[in-house]
Amino acid sequence: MAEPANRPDLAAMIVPLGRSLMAAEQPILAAHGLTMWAYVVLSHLSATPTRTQAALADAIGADRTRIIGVLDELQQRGLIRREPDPADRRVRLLSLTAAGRHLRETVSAAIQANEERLLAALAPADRRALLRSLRTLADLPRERLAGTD
Amino acid sequence: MAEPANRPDLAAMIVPLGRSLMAAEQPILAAHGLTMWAYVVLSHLSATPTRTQAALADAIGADRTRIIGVLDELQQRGLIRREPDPADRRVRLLSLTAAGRHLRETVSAAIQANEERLLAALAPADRRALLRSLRTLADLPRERLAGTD
DNA sequence: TATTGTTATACTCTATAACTATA
DNA sequence: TATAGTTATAGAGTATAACAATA
Repeated sequence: MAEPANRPDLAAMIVPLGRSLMAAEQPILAAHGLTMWAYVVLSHLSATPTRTQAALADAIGADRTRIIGVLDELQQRGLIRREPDPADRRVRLLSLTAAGRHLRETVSAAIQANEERLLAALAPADRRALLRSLRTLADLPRERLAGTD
Repeated sequence: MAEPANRPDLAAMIVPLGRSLMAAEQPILAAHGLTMWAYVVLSHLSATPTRTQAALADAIGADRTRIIGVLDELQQRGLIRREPDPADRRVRLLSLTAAGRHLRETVSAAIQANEERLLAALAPADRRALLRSLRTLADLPRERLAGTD
């Protein structure tokens, strides 16, 4: 049996921290006319070329009906391309434009600069361990997190 | 100038992780007839005696009108006490009953047992560093997180 | 007049259901 | 018939405004 872990729940530390980080991003995003979802979309397309809108929605944890307005605006602003796939005209191939890639890099740099300010509160070794650990946990398959395995 | 930090945004790792952790808590909470907010209230009252409902709401990041229904049910189930302060009859003094304290401990143990399963994916040193770092970041004053200082 | 708690209302976000077009 | 995308609608969650009691 595990000894009684005398610590706050992991979720109780992580969820409010996530909320605060999101709140800290808000002004940066607003300065570039982006909503949080728009930024998430840009980031995901930047990292992972995605074929269908449904796959994109699933990957970023959004409902597929909800990203449509987001994509509409990103396309209208020339930040993404959304072209019918010649091989299957039902699907819209999604990709970043040069402008979209550039904007995403600019915003990401600003966001990470703010985050660096916070990470400065940690000892360098802890900071590295934190990022490494978060990556490990974030990469766990969802079933493992949910405990359904 | 800081070198380009080649990492995902902190928020992009933490927020989905928090969502997953919350989802993992859901069945445990439901098994004990608790909503997330109810559990948050029990946990906070367990750790920090709180005088007014407004202070409680503020501390847990909820709107003060929103916890009323939560408190109603917790009180009705005999998990918390909510007594008018004799010194100022506007305020309701909040405290856990023995039953409330016990339930909170039971649920917390179950939640942390699941979390231990996840933390097992980390090297022991990383695990310690993660918890230490999260605590440090979670304890930062909100203004520092928000970058308004 | 200001504050605690409460209720009623409006708003935002999100998910569900129904539709169009392709396959 | 099944799937990608879309639109319209309904639902949950949240915040705002107005109120009663007390200070």
